Amino acid sequence: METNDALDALSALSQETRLAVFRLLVRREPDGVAAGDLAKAIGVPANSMSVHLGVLSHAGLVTSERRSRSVIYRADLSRFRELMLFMLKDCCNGRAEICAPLIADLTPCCPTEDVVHV
Amino acid sequence: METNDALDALSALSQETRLAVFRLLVRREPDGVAAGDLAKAIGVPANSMSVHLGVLSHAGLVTSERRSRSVIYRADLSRFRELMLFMLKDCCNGRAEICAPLIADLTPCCPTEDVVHV
DNA sequence: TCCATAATTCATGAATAATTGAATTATAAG
DNA sequence: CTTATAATTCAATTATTCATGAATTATGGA
Repeated sequence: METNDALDALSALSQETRLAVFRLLVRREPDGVAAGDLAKAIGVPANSMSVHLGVLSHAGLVTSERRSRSVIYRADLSRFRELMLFMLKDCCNGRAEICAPLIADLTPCCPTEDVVHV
Repeated sequence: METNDALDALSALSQETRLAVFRLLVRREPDGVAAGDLAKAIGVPANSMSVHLGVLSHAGLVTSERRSRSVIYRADLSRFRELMLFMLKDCCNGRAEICAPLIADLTPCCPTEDVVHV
């Protein structure tokens, strides 16, 4: 991920409505949510929601797919992971004071097959 | 970390100059960098830099300390870690598709004492 | 075809953020 | 005390973003 991509993604997520939308979509993976349902759930007009979804989409954080009259939006988890890695990359180049505690905090909730506590 | 704190932090980091400043400060931990040196390094006027540093400071991402005529700025790594955890928290509540690959990507560069590969 | 639903685009105004010259504050040296 | 350096604050302008009523596009059913 390039710096400009990260800036676009951070900018997209730094707005109240869009952060709420993205967090909702993460929770609704992998089904996704229709644009109109998002507007109702968050409580904003449909046209406003459409603009916000366009910003998230342009930043690569969500994907969309037309399904009959609705357009289903989904969080792009791999893109989100790329953003997190971009943000953490600097600190990992040579020092562990951020990443080590972060891993320690994350590991209990997401056990993986190749990592184990001793 | 509350949603509003996360929004402030994301908003602070979603601007080109401020993201560059923060990344530089992360690399310069724990020494920190004087405000004037940051302005020169990034290539913006001192008063502009001062405003940007104020935004980062208000978001809790940097701390400052006067040292003679200079003011030394430092990245607040624990605050940054809180932001990363906030962003990752939703996905970890019940699913691992983001966190597990993220941990897998981070662990090789930041080995910790209580986690080991098997 | 005609109508209803879902979503987006357009146009406008309001609010917010960014930039920068000038002035101000804080510190240290002569 | 005066001067120089470092940083911030102020003020004014410019640029960007946000919100929303109205219009437009796309789809499916009667």
